[in-house]
Amino acid sequence: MKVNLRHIRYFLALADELNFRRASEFLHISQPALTRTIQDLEAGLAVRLFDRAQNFVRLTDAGRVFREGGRRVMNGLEATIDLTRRVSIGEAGALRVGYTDFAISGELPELLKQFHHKHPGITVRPHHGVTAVQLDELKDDKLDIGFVTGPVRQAGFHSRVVQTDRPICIVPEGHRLAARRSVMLADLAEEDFVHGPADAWAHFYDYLFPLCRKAGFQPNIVQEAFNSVGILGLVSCGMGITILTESTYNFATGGLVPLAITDIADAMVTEAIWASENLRMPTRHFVDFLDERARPEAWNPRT
Amino acid sequence: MKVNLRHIRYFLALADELNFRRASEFLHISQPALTRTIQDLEAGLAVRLFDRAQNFVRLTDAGRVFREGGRRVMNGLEATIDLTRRVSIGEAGALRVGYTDFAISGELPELLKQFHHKHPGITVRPHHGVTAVQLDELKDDKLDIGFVTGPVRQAGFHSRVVQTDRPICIVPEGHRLAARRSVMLADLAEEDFVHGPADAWAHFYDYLFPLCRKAGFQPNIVQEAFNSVGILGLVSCGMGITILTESTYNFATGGLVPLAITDIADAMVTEAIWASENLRMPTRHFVDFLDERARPEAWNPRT
DNA sequence: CTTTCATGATACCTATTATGCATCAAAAAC
DNA sequence: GTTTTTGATGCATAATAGGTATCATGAAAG
Repeated sequence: MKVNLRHIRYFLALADELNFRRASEFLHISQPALTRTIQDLEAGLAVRLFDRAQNFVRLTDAGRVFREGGRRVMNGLEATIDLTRRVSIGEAGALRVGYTDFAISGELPELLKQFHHKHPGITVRPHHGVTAVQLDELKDDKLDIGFVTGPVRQAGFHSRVVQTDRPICIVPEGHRLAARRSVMLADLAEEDFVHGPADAWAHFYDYLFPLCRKAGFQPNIVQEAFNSVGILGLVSCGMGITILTESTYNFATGGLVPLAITDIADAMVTEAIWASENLRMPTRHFVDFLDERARPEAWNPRT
Repeated sequence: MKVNLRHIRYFLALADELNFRRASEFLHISQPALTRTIQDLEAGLAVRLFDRAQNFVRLTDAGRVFREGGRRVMNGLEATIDLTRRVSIGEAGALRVGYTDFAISGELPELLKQFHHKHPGITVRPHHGVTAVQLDELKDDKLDIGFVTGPVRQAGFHSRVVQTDRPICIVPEGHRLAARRSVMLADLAEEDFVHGPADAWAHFYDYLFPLCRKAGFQPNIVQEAFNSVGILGLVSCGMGITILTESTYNFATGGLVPLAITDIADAMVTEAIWASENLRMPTRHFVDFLDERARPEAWNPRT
């Protein structure tokens, strides 16, 4: 005879009550059914679990050990079922997120923070990788969501733009260009520039500096600040001008004037991308999260 | 529908094989039975555990979680059943052993060491206590075996003598008394004594010193050694004589002469004692162990 | 392109197992 | 003594698990 969860459930009830009738009522079965189940269990284990008489029922030493173990088994199973259910509806699980340098220095940290707040049961596992590598990993189901520099127009992927980084020029109020709405790159050739942190912003400057060279100049860096807020601060007190991205300008306070740069056509786009088929639940939740997040705030329209 | 160990067993087999027919063969059931059991399980959990097609079967994310949990449950149950069985036959468990100061400074440590060697699964839990307290604890089933100073002649207890401590006088070879077989206490009134460690041997000296007083003297302590071997060493190099117990004399090397003391009638007896009814398995094993130990070595006859 | 083979699912019947009811024997309560 | 309460047992029934035959589908072989 094989031991069953039924045996354990009944045993635990009896071990708590130490009375067949009361335990059987608790279990909503008849007393004889309980008696025989306990007999079956004891026979199956070849172990006497209860000392019983008409007068009293009490656990043997072995019974006490089995009670502890039985409780652990039942609790473990309950926890397992619960976790399994949560994973199946995507309330728990892991989301493997790839990111480029550019993504991680942009919106991604905040995005992941918000996602974690909405789905605290989902563990985000970040993996660094350049765009091409991430696409391969997505195809091989080694990654759920990639944050890559786009736009990617490749079959088998869906994506949402999460960050469009159009460069703008920022000058202090009172600057000679401050009255204009827009400039061309060549207009900035003689200006002093405030520079962002070279390492974290490498992607941006790799993109920007060739454009400047094409416009015929090399930016004259006079100050370097630790982050975008620092850059904007230096600009606002007249140390120079800067070229940053739209999204970075969101952090700006007063005293600054943004100018479009008319001869830079392409924005730098960072998009969340995923393989179209067999979406895992955490991935679905992430996509839904992105869409919900986009809608009310008019953040970025869908691709 | 309720989840059963059967469901888990079948699930784990299928999770290993990822093929219904092979898994069903492994389980010695038909393939349709397995199919339906998995369906029942998935319905019971309201969770899809396998992605399946005619072509392949593979675990879902939730299935992977359930596999881990299911394995834990099965292993836990197996371990529990095993431990329960071992406890029921007394191969595992705990033995609550009481001891007096006198017992612990005598044979008890060696005895427990040998018992542990014979029954490594039984954990010995030592509790210090004087004889009267131990007897109460035995009655209240707070203790399995007591090591008490006997003889106890009380209904409801069984016992075995494990240690008879008859005091003997030990003198160095060449001493004025060395030619004799026995002495009386009064013969030792003028001797220099080597003394044992006062704390550990308190029981012994509480017993001996009144006898000396009755014989008309107070022993003249000239040296104190750390343990019995030390005492015997000091005696053998002529520092004095000593009164020890027979069992302690077993440690003696050469150069020493033991003398019976004719006017001390009562030996100090230490006995293992237990309540006669409802012996727990570890207690039985300990009693058997004592009896086996007594027989071949003619150590101490039964009470 | 058709045939064959292997897969998992379904229908239907049987064997096994669990349960309830009625009842028993023993001890405690009255 | 009688009644009540305890756990155990016998027997019939209901629920569950299992087996056989068969289907539908897709892949491989011809």
